[in-house]
Amino acid sequence: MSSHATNSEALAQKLAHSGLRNTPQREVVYNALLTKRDHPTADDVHARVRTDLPTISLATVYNCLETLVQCNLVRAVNFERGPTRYCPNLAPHAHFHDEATGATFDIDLPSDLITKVTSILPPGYDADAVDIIFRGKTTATR
Amino acid sequence: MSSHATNSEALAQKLAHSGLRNTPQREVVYNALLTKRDHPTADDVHARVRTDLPTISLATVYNCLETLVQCNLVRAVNFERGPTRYCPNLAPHAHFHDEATGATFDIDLPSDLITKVTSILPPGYDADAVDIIFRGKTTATR
DNA sequence: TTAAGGCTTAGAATAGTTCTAAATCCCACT
DNA sequence: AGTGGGATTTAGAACTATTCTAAGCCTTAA
Repeated sequence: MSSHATNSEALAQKLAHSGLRNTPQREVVYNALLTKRDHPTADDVHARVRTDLPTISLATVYNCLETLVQCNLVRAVNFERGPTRYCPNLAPHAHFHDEATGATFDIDLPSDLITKVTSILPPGYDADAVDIIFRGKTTATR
Repeated sequence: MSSHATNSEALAQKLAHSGLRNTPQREVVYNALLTKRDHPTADDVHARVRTDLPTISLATVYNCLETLVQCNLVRAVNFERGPTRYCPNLAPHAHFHDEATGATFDIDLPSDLITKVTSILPPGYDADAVDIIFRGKTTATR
């Protein structure tokens, strides 16, 4: 069994759980994210999936991405102005945004750090999620 | 000496430092942010400054906000999709975004927490800035 | 096998932001 | 005081990202 198949299963299952159907469009969009984990925009994804499914429309790509976000299979991320980017990494992680190249890297977040960060919230503030975004440069040694 | 005057001074000084001129437009835009510290969009700011300067254009508001960001007098913040918001709070702080109301609150960040968060970066990652955004609900007791 | 509803599609519409070109302002130098 | 030049502002056009609309298609369940 390839990991491709496994991913399809996971997708089908999560979709079913929300009462949604699995479709070829949703599959290729999800696979496009898993295959190249570089935080693409909806437009990037559209360009990539066209080779598999030449007639897929940009609106459908937006719909599929939104669906995947709703099913918690994908995270939407917004760095500064500009298009929303999508990330299939479900592990808790921060993002590092290289200002020179525009590249984005995932940085694993230890769970105790998340706890510590969340603990600064005064009473009455109840956070569902925390996004941490670093901006800066990466040096050659990375 | 009013705090208004003090702010103008600070503005004039920072602008001069970057070789830029102080203008009525830049002053009213900056004051609009200081007066009501609620993370307005460019459009919000435009609406507010029109009472002081009825002929100011939206393009100028965008220009002024960008200038203020360049001079480090204001921070630009992006929550999810949607317009950029502006924040005159220069102290290190996180943002809490109330998903029910859309309201945004500043949360002070102790400097040791910033250190701790930044320390998770692997070697080769050099961060200039960290943005921390909480999403969730605020309860009545706040 | 058919009806109902979910999904996809192309294209129009909208929202936010940036661009362009012309007008205006302000400072430095005469 | 007068002038040239660069910085700034302006209105509107242009552009980009996203959502909406309406039509058709596909699938599932009766």
